[in-house]
Amino acid sequence: MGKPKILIKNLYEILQSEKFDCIRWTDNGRAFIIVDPEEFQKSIMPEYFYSTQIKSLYRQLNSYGFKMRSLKNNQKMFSHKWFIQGNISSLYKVERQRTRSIAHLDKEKDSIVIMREEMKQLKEELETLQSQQNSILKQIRIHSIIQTYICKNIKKICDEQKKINMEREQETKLVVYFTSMFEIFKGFQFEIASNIILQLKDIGGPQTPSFSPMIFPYM
Amino acid sequence: MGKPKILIKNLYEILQSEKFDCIRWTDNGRAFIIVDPEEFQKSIMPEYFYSTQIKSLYRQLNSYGFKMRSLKNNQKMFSHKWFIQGNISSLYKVERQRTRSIAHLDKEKDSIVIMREEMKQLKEELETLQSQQNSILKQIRIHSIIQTYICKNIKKICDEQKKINMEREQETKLVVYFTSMFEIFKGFQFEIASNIILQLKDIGGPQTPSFSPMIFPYM
DNA sequence: GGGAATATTCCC
DNA sequence: GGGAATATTCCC
Repeated sequence: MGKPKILIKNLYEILQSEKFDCIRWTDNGRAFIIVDPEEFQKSIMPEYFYSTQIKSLYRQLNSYGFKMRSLKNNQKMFSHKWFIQGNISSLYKVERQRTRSIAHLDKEKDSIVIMREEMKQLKEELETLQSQQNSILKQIRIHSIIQTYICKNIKKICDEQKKINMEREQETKLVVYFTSMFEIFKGFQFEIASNIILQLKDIGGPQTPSFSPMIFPYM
Repeated sequence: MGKPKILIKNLYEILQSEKFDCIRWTDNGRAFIIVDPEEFQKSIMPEYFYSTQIKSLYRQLNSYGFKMRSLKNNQKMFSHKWFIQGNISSLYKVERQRTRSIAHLDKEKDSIVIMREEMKQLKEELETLQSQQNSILKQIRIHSIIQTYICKNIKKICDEQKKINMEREQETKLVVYFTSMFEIFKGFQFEIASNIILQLKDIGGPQTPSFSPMIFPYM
C-alpha cells in the first residue's frame, strides 16, 4: 500500500526508540502521552519537526485526525485508530483529513455534477416541447385546411339553396295555378278526366301567331 | 493602510541594516541582490526565516510576485514594483499572489453562480412554455370538437338537400305532366282557356266517395 | 479544535 | 517558475 507520512513515521520512531522520557506509549499501546511538553519541545521538536512550537505539533496531529485528551500537568494524550504500537502496516492509513472548506469545495463539485444532470434533463424536456410544438403546428395546419374545406362547402350549399329558393318560388306559383285546376277535376275518375283532356286537345283553337304561345303567368 | 507582511518587513530591515555583505540593494534601490547565497543561507535564514533552505526564500519571493534574475556566481537579483529602497509606505502592497489554480477556482465558483442563475431562468421559461403548450393543446381540442360539430351539421344540411332534390325530382314529373296539358291549351287565349276550365268546374262529376279524391301520380 | 493565511518542501 | 502537498502560525 502507501507509505506512512514522514510526520507519522517520525512520531512512531520516537516512541519506539524509547530514547525520550518526555513521550511514551500508553500501556495498551493504543495511544501515546506527551508526559513533559516543555522537554519535548526543547529536545525533540528541533530535531524531528520543522517547528519549534509544540502547539504546531498538536495542530498537525489534529489535522491527521488524532484525538487529544488533556491530562494533569499539561500532559496530552493522543490516539488514532491506525496509530497503534506494533502495527506498522497500518501507519500509512493515518492521513491528513480534508478540512471542511475543502470538503465544501467537493460539495460544490458535486453540485456541478447535479447541475449537469439537471441541465441534461432540461435539454430533453426542451426537445420534447419542441417536437410537441411541431406536431401542434401540423395539427393546426390540418385544422386550417379542414376549415377552408368546410367554408367552401358551406358556400356551395348556400349557393345551391339560393338557386333552389328561386326555382321553388317559381314552382310555387305553378303549383298554386295547377292546384286550382286539380280542384276542377276532383271527383272525376282518372279515365274520365283523361278523356276530357284528350277531347280538349283534339278541339284545337284559333291560331293567332302574333299572340301565341299563350302566356302563362309562370313563364 | 495595511501592514507589510513579516517576510517583506524582515527582508527590508536586513537590507537597510547593511549588517550583511551577502545581500544588498542595487545602486538605484529598485532591486536587491543576494551576493552570496551560501553565506545568506548560513547566517541570515535561521535568524529571520522559518526555513533553512534558501530555495524556500526564492519560492516565497516568487509567490509574492518578485521578479528573479540569475546573475554570475549563482547570484540572484530580485525586484518588485512596491519593494523599493526608502519607500516604506508601499511595502504593504507587496502581497502574496493568488496562484492560478486558486484564481481558477474563483472563476469556477463565479461560473457556478451564473450557471445556477441561468438554470433557474431556463426552468422558469420551460415551465411557462409547458403551461402555454397545455393551453394550446386544450384550444386545439376545443377547435377539433367544434369542427366535428360543424361537419355533422353540414352532413345534416347535405342530407336535407338530398331529400329536397329527391322531392324536386317528383315535382319534375308533375311539371312534365302538366306541361303536356299546357300543350292542349296552347293556342287558346287566356280568357278562353280559363272559361273552358270554369265550365268544366261547373259540370261536376259522379261523386264516388270510395274512390275520391282522384289520385294523381304525384300524390 | 479547527479555519484560514502563510511558509516550506517536493516535484514537474 | 510555479502547482500542489504538507507544515506552521495565527486567530477565533
